[in-house]
Amino acid sequence: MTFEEAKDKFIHTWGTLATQWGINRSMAQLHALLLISPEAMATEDVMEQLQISRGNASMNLRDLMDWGLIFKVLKPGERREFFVAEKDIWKVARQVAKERRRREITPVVDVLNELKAIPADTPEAQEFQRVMAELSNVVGFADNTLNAVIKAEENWLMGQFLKVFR
Amino acid sequence: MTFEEAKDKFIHTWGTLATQWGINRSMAQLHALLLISPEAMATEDVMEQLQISRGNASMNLRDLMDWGLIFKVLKPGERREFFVAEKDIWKVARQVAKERRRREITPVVDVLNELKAIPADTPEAQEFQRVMAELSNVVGFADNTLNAVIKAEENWLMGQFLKVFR
DNA sequence: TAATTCTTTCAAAATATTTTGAAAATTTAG
DNA sequence: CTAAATTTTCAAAATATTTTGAAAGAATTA
Repeated sequence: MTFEEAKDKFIHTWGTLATQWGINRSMAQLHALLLISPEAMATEDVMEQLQISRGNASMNLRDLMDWGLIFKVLKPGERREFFVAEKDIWKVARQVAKERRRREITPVVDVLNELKAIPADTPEAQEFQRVMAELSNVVGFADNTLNAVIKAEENWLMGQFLKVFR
Repeated sequence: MTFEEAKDKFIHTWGTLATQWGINRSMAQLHALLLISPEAMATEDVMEQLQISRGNASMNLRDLMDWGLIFKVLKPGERREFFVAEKDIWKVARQVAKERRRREITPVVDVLNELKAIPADTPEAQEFQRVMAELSNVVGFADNTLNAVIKAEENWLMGQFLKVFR
């Protein structure tokens, strides 16, 4: 496999994968492209490489910035804006974990807490309460796991954890 | 909030949430409904409660069975098929982790291994290799974490892990 | 076996999401 | 300030996904 083929395959794979995760293809492909690019890229560049429209590029580049996965950089003497990806993949993982926690876990926790509080006066309501309580535990676990990733500035403990389950 | 309201809110919330995860609303709502139902339900029942078509119910019930999240049960003297959800939520989490691992992680690992092998003869190719290698690590971590959930028949070690990061 | 009940399938319709592209807005240079 | 370059916005178009419903298929009963 040549380098160009590998590059295409990576970008394509990343894009396909992302859709399973509720992230759109363009955004994932933009991220993949910038991730493996040693140079900052201008909007025109990414438009051409991925064959997407200006509007699409603009919107998704902004979303990637909101996620903290890419940054604008200015080149001296250049008027256009360039973009680089965060290259430390652990930082990327941390960033994604943080965002998903904020967007997905926190709201669920709030709803579950609200729902746990209803009176358990029928068998149905009791079952409901039981499920809500158990779900809280599971969600709590997910939350802790994400936090572990987020907080793991040092890899030591993570390493230990991994060893145990290897 | 009355029990009926709570029930609706739960089913609705679960459905909304699921779409962010690439699971369709009907499937999530069916799961939510069966999860909190103390009784096995027939197709007609879920169709009526969720206001969905027979075809939709049939397909998504099957998908839920494929995921190992619900089961068919036969009631004596009844000709129709009834459905119950797996009620042990940790088992549910385990099952979901297992499926996601199979469907999402394994294919990525394969592609990354393939891509790691290309020759690093240019700066671009070197950067590419570096990213592939780091991604392998992150994916490996995700894989291990999922495995930890899957294998944790006992909660002890999990508890230890959580304590450390609390 | 035939009739009845229930389940599955799948093409078409409905819905939701993503992408485009041109106009508007913004920024920079002269 | 004006003009040119660049970026953003957003309604419409394209695409993808989900849902429907009726027909076909299976299973059960008489």
